Amino acid sequence: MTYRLPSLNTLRAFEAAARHLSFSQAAHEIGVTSGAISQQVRKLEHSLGVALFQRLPHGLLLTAEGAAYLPKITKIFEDLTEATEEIAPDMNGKKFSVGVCPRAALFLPKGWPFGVERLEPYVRERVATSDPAEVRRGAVDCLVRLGGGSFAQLEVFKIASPPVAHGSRDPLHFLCKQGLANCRQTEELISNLQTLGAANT
Amino acid sequence: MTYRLPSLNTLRAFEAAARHLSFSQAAHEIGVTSGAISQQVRKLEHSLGVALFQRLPHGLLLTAEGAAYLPKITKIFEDLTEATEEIAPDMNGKKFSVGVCPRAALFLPKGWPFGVERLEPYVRERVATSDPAEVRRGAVDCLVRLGGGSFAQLEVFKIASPPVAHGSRDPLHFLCKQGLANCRQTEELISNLQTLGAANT
DNA sequence: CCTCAGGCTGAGAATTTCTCAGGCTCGCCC
DNA sequence: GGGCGAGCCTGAGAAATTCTCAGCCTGAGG
Repeated sequence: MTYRLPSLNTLRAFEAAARHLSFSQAAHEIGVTSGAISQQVRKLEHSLGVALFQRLPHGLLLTAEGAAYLPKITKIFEDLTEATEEIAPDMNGKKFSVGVCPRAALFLPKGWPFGVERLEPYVRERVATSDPAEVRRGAVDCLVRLGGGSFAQLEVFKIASPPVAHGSRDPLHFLCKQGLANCRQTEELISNLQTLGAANT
Repeated sequence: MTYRLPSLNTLRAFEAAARHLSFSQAAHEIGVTSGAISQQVRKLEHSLGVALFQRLPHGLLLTAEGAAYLPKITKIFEDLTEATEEIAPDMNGKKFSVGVCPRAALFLPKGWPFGVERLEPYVRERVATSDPAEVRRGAVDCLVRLGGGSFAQLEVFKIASPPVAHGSRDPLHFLCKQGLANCRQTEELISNLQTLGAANT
């Protein structure tokens, strides 16, 4: 049972690119540059020995092989998502619902995380709340609030260089369920918060 | 359609480990060390927020989640293999059929590639042939022969430091279909040949 | 009590992947 | 026809991930 598979990460690049028929949109969805997508797709094509896209000066076309491959790969990702959700409910959903405590909102750009281009692909909605229980219940995937501490079942990240200037006593914190701590989504949100914090000093 | 998936490569480690109920056997199948498998599985478990294995001092047990996950992941890999084979016939099969030209065999360990532990997981059979057309036809996946050159549709690797001592005029070469050039199987075979060549001088 | 199998870990090496900057082509618009 | 802009490409170097290696720990079996 030794599988001979293409590199799995290249498939993700292919799937997104084929769905959008655009490397740059795929890059936006996945959160990398279009150069990265370009390289991944090229690598996949080379390892399969088959061209998947026809490159036009202004966009892409799927080749016959690419068109045949896409729905199957999409299906596989859906199956995988489903199988994963069954055993790891913390991984549910595809975009985050982000809770923002109103007091914390004062220190964030208006509407955050909406309006931050890099974050948009990961965000479904923004909810006003400061209650960690909402995260536990799954009402939101993560939460930005003033003040940290330790919460059962939750992962807590303190935001470095928080905006303490405006008279707030507690630094910004980011909470999420443990299973979400390693997602790209989480990482993007946290790193954006760090950046904002640093810029705010 | 932003999927939230576990890192795909960690799934491969999990799938093999769960099938064998052993990190070291999984490592052998995939061609890495058991430490690598251990790290990958740990990473997967952490990102899912769920334990997949129960570590016993002398082996592994699947947890309920792991047991539920395994057949689905296995199925996904099978689907992927199948989908890939349809559009990229060069990727067919799971183990290689290796052609060895009898003259080249003189410079290789008896029975090669059998007997070389690192290669075994990748090899289905060994066939005596020196005809590149056999590779094109798919009768064998790759071919070791004396003498290189350029062959349509085939990728040719010259083996460095070939054993020229024994009165042969042509250095060893390794041929395979283009789609196979990047597989781990191919790379293992080539790198082993290189090693042999180097040792032989 | 000794040895062996098998999993674990941390450090550092090796490899892969990503970003960045600059290039090219084509379609569009004035 | 000249100037833009969108979109893909590439190479070099940076960043991140993954792998190996060496040594540890535990429990089974002789």
